[in-house]
Amino acid sequence: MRLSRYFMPTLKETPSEAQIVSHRLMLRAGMVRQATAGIYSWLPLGFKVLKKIEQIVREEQDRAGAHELLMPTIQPADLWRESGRYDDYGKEMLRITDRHDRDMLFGPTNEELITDIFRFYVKSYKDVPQLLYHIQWKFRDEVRPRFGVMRGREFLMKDAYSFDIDYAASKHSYNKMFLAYLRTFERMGLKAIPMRADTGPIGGDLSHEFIILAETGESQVFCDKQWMEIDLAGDNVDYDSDLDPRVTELTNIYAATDEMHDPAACPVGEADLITARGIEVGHIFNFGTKYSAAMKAEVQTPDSSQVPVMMGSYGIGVSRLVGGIIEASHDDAGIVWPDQVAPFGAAVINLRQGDDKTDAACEDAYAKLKAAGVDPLYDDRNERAGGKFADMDLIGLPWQLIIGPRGVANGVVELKRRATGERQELSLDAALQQIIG
RNA sequence: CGGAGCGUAGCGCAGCCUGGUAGCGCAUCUGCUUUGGGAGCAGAGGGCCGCAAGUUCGAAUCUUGCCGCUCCGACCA
Repeated sequence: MRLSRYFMPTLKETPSEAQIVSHRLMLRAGMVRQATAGIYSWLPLGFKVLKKIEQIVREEQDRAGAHELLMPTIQPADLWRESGRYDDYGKEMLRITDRHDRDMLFGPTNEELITDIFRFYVKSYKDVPQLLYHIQWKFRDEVRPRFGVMRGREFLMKDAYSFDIDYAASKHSYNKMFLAYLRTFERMGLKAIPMRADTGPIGGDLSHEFIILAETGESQVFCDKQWMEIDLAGDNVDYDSDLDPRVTELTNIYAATDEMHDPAACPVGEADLITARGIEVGHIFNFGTKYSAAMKAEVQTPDSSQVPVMMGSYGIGVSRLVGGIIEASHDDAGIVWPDQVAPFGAAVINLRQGDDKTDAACEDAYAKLKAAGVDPLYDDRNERAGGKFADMDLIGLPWQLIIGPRGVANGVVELKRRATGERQELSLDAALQQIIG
């Protein structure tokens, strides 16, 4: 992409409404624009990151054997009356009336809809397990939306739902999601720690929150310092194998949210206990028959009896992750995107737009990066070097290929790694080699 | 939902106390000079001073109501 033709309205100054660093940087980098409290438009740069995160989530869900579908944002109230949540959900649910005076709502989550889909089609134990997910906008009319996309009212969430014949099978589905989540967050360059969590209004007895540690996190969390050293990268899961040993191994390392942490009963000594702030980026629940019983989602067993299916639900805050990743990865100059979610793979910075030789060298580099599939952003604006450096540091692409007349005369370019600030002067080919890896 | 604060140009702000026809920096546009870490000079455009009512000869400024946004706390992907 040529920056001169792109829509990337960066700001030099921070709008006053933004308090936390991710919100400030997202506004300054021109990633989002607030429409009203807790509701955002995603501008091209932000949208690209959102889509990258979404894609990683999708790939890992698919790998775990979940099937993607898409449910609507607007739902009929009747389904929620069946489950009993129409009244329970309270003011957080945005209620709408259509022209025929029918009660509708903007979905805050999708247990009811998915259960309705499941029960309509699935009647036999032979047709479970099922693991279905979608990535769709949700609306929760938060009392106090804040922190930009970290706590918006409208947000993009991946929510998966499992349907199993008995507890053992549903635990296996739970384990799949547990390990899939670790892989998912690891791929985004995040350390997300699964913590024992309260099941809250969704119900059930087995639940973990996946939390990334950040100073601006909303909740207090506690974990064994082992979590800091543990490497989850190597987890190449065979989802059809028995997952319990690995999950047990991990859940035995202490980690709990504030509500679940009892200092008196904590097995970890004070010296080994990390107390920190955390951001919840995922939450998984095994809640048994709460919805299937209420909504009669039953299957027939081999002995011809009818049993409600055991269910679980599994959420990842996709839009929240955009902010979460920035919270976890930034410096004074701006965002430092992990390679996997960066909106562009590399920047080409032309230090002297209009200088024939420099322009030619930049075009050459740009074409080669494009051909290599790097998806480069070429800063071909007629701006001064300082402004270009500042903007590129702000938007935090992993690599900056800096090309100016001085280097061109010597046959070298400068390659800067955003994360470390390390710079090298080398030939274009050598630089391309490093970027392409 | 309890407590607090703020609405003046795209962004950051001053002016308000003590009423007199709206200002600064950045950004934008034009021209010239510049060009390796947010340039200089000269000129220009851009405002129902959140909305409404009131007080007053006169309201950004005082009063009241409303709306919006933000922050702290209790609750949530």
